[in-house]
Amino acid sequence: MTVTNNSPNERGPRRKRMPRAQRERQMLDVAVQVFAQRGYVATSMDEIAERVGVSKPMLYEYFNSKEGLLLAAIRDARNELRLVTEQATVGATSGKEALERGLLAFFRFIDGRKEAWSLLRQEMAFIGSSASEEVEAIREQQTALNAKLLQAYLPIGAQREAEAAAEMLVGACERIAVWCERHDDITPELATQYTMNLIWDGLANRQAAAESTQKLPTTR
Amino acid sequence: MTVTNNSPNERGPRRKRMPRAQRERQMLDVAVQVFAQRGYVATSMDEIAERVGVSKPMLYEYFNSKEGLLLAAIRDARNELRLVTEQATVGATSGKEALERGLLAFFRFIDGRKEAWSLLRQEMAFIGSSASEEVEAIREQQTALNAKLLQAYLPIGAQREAEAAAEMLVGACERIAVWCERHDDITPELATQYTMNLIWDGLANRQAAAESTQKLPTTR
DNA sequence: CGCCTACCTTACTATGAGTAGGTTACTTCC
DNA sequence: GGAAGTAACCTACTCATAGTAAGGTAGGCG
Repeated sequence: MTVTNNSPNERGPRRKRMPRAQRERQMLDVAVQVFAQRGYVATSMDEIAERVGVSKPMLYEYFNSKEGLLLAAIRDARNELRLVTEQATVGATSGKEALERGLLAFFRFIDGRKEAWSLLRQEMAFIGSSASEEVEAIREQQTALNAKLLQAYLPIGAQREAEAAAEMLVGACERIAVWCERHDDITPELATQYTMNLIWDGLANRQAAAESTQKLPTTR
Repeated sequence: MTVTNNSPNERGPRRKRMPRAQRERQMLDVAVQVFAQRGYVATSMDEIAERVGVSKPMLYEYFNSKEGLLLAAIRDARNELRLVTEQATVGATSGKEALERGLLAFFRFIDGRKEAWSLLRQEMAFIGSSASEEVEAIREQQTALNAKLLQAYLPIGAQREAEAAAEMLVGACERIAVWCERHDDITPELATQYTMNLIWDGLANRQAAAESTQKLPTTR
């Protein structure tokens, strides 16, 4: 199936050599696929090596361990996600709009890049390992961004609370994203709306505002 | 250290036999400890067996697989958590109070039963496995409960949104709980307050409540 | 050309999940 | 008491896979 990279049907094990960076990219791409599909535990390094068209020690040469490979893949995917959401917020004319756009970008990413998302969910595999701090550090880039945005809406000096709110926001999004997978009638737009309803308006005000609001169904 | 269960210092490998239910309990207790401490991946069935004071095939006899054991342990811990939070809400005189009490109970659980909490976080180990649906089913018991509570605060017939809100609530709590671990100055009470501030009041109103410094109010 | 370096391999070890098949203690019923 | 049955338990394996040691090969550069 996967025509790795060799001279296609020619006999002989004539692997093409390639520069480190390129190989690394290749390995990461395959790793994302396999980890996402099978899950961390059920994934074998042998399989990844084979699909890349290279031998196992190469993987270890480049990533040190199975965890290292997963970590690199996660870092990669998270960077991409962060970039996408960050980009989405530029040009917003209000904090609310920035939040809304960020959320929409997030849910669209989830919806469109199922593979990357599935990979990101595997970060819990690191619990109890030395790399778990590293994972949290990667996450923090995202939450720090959000905290800055949210800070404007909290009492001055409520640094801590802004951080907490950012964490909650991220947690809420991740959880609802999982939930969306089981309800395919929920579009990114709808997910965004639900999230805004809760996070922005708050439960106390939802009931009051209940009668009048009913916007953007935007089905596909 | 762990004086497993045998005749304490007596010589000989004279293991005491015990009824299935009792052994099972024992195994689960040890499993919780070890999984929580080492993480799923780094935990070996051999170690658990040894700490229980029993041979490996017994574990498989009772739980079928490593995943099965983790699943049973998680189910156990989640039941306990659900019980605790559920109990906390009885006697509340308003939905708001119920929510508040539930949150506090949750954060106290997290704070007091670190082991169980660490275990619960491992559920992502199931991604890509056949048991992942089972895990979601267990979670659903919790969210269904919350959805019912939240429904009162949403437009009539907004079933879906109530579910979504419940998921978000749970996600937010779980994430902030992780965050709390890295900030030990955050008490359960404070965590509860932060959560209520965001979920109940909503960002829009937090801003109003605090003399905002930043730009545009964006109200309707 | 011949050597050097970076890419790559074959062929191992070690560990840990899961199992086959037998053994021992406790209960039951005569 | 003792035979018979059963539930708890064990030893001793197989097999997959994470990780490693030690060496081979392409291609650039003096």
